[in-house]
Amino acid sequence: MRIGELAQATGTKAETIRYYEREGILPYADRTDSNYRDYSEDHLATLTFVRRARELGFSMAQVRELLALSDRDDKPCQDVDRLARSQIDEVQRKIDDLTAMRDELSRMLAACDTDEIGQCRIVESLAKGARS
Amino acid sequence: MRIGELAQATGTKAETIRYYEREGILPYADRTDSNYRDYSEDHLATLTFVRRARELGFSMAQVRELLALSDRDDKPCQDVDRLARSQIDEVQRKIDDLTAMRDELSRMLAACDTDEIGQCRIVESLAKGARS
DNA sequence: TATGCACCTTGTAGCAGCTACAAGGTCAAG
DNA sequence: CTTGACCTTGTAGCTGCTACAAGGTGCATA
Repeated sequence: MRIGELAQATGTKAETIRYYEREGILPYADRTDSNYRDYSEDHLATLTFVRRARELGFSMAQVRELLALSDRDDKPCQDVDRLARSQIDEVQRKIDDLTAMRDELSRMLAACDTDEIGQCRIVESLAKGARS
Repeated sequence: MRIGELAQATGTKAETIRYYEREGILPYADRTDSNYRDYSEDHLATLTFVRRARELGFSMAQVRELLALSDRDDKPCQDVDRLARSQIDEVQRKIDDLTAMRDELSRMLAACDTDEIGQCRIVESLAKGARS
């Protein structure tokens, strides 16, 4: 699979893919005889993961950590446990926030359908509860 | 409420708050006699919302749109409906991705607890299904 | 009264994470 | 043999902050 195909399949610019390779986010791709990058299904999966994780607000550093959980042949269970445990809380918080947001958006849609005036409380939906 | 308090309450740098004001993300704050910005509970709610939305991977432009849903005294129901509808799909996709991620992280934790070797499939958990 | 800290302004510059474009070259299909 | 996708290196721009500097005001406290 060449860079253009991979770019298309993941909705990523070819230049971004090369950037990820430089940054070590994507493993170095083997080159063909004609020096083209040659991507596998694993590359596709990893890049898809990276893009989605980024869309979900994870930093590059966090993405690196999450990817590190993946090739842990060497790492002891303890480390995996610690890493996973620290991520899971953040993920759950994101889910909760998004759920509140979705519910509020749905409520507004429903109000619109029935021609109710209904105030928009989307700000309030996420504004509650300071978080350290 | 002064900028320092607001910063503390939301975990935002004072300079970022001034930046948001310049950018029109936060409404202009009234100044006290001594020219200090004076923030209300509404500012607090809006800033909290903005910060969380940003953490959830929404761009500044999207945050502006979401905020626009909030003060819609003028806007017709049709517009609100269209805006809300387009956002809700994206929010749901994010929830689904995060849920898959959380479940996979949980699975790994459980495997660790029982000392199973268990491969990490976190990449696979988000990699499935290309999305336009 | 003086020190110190939080705040004000304007301006500049840096970092993260891309994105774009330029220059110069290779490769492969029509 | 041209066209277009790819390769390299390099530079520069955009977004969304974050930092620091210079010069000033407000205000509580020693």
